[in-house]
Amino acid sequence: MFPRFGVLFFEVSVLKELVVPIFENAFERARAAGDLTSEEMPAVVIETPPNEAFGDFSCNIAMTLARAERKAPLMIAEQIVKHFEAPEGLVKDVRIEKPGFINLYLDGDYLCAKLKDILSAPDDFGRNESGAGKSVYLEFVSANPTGPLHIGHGRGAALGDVLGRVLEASGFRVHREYYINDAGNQIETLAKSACARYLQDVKGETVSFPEDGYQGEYIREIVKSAEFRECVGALRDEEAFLAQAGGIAKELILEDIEKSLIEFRVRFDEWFSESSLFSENGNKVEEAVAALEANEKLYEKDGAKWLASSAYGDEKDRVVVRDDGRPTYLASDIAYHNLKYERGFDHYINIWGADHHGYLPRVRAAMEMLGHDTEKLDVLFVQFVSLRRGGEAVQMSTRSGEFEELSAVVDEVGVDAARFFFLMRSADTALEFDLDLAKEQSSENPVYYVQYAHARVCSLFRQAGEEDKLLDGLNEPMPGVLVLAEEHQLMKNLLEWPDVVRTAAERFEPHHVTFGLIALAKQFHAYYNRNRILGQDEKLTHARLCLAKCVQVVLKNGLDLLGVSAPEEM
RNA sequence: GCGCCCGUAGCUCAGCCGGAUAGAGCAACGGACUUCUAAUCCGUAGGUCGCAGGUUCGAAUCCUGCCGGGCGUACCA
Repeated sequence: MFPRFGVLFFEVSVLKELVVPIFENAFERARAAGDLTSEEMPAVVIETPPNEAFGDFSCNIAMTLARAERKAPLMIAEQIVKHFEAPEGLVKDVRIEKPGFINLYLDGDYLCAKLKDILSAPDDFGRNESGAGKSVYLEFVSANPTGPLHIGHGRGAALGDVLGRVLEASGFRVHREYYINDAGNQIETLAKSACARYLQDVKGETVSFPEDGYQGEYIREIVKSAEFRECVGALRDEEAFLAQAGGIAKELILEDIEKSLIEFRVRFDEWFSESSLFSENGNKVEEAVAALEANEKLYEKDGAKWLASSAYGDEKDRVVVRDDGRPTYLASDIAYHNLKYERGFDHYINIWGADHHGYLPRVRAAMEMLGHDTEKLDVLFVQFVSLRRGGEAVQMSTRSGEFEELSAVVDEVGVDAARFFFLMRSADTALEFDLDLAKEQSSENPVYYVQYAHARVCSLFRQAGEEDKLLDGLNEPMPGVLVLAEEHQLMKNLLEWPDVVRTAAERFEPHHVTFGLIALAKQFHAYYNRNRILGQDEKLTHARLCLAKCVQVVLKNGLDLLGVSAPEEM
């Protein structure tokens, strides 16, 4: 039906990308033939129709052209379709539908042959080149080293970690970093808190606890630890004591944080210390302040140095150096981001809790003042997490909340469920984390649902392996056998997997991977229940095993991206 | 007051860089295991997409204004 097309079609990993040039070329030809008069071609948008009856892909180009062409969309559609040429064997049918959609029906045998993309290099399937050659500096978690990670940090950790994996799968080079706020007030507060607990619990003295101190139980444990007592024991001088106590408490807490993260399968390339900004290779904070001063972006008022950020989109100006000469946290952050920019990455992504959103404009303002491209700086704000148990909200108090600790939740529901649940919502939505559901080993639990689909395929192959020849040549799907509508959909969705990964990377939205996996698992479970794979005639069983293999590959790769295990039996 | 996020089925949420009849899971109800794992599947029911305007051939999606919820609004981080 369609003659071989003259222009080379490259092997593209993303199915949709095969389709775009068909429309682009048809548009050009229609224009060359005088059927269309528009100067500029609108961006070709390919979507998946809401209904199978409308085909595999649809394009709205005829409707977007209607105004410029001053013609009815249906007529434009016809003129485009008239000049349609597609790669050999790809398209089975083209139909024009009501308002002006052009719908493509792909050839099942083409899809079947394309499964080779999956089978020939299974580990790489899903990878795409949308970020090839670009680099991302990804900073996440960065919880203050003043206490253990809580569940909100866990969400940020999962989000950042999976975003990193998704970006890497899309060709980006990713640098993962944890910024340690180990300078400033909070360490002093930590020191005072530890000091008070030490005197209370270890020395048995009656002292008052600092008003804004960290009340958590973990401080008591730190203070009792051998490391702490060794480090601090002999000191009499209060100042020296506080300095030592703060330092060792921070170290112990950081060790705990790192341990929790490793247990949670999250790793960093670099742990960047805020205090190193002041001491390594000169004082970077002073340098950044000086640079801003040189640009005349600072002024003095009430003895403090203020950043004139209100002229750069911030609500008001901000203090950078206090009246007593100590820099604020913002000063550190300016220096820190300035250093990031000096490393020359293409994108800088920070993941912050939603409660920090008001902080972004001032950082952005400072970067602009220093001449950096603020377009390259993206901050993802992750909304809060609340816990639910027995159908009721778990009350979380910062004072004595044991439940909200990440490690406690991970211990209770497991790493797989915790990670999966954190990624079942878009970052913008407050997450209600149902502990009972996460623990449940049933179909109601989406983690098990997806993992079970994988285990099912594995079981199928164990069964098939008992017959010698059955597993031979599974990298060569046979055409002409996978003719069911559900097989067509399954093949198409499998082949679209790289597009899911790409979307997640482009939008910085890892949850698309989670939803994609659930959808695929659902599709496979339904297919499996309706159709037998083993024991059919030789060709059919072979083809269906190929298909099952592809399902296995995509589920495995997707779960890998989420950092969730893909069990072979359950 | 101002700023950011959210408001979609009873509940939890997708869809939101405009498209076709608004989806899924759970809960409710009814079915499917001598057959590749029933941790599964099939079916039924369930909706003024917070409200009101505007832009458009076309709006859950974009704009404006309201209402409701969360968060923020430090010389804390």
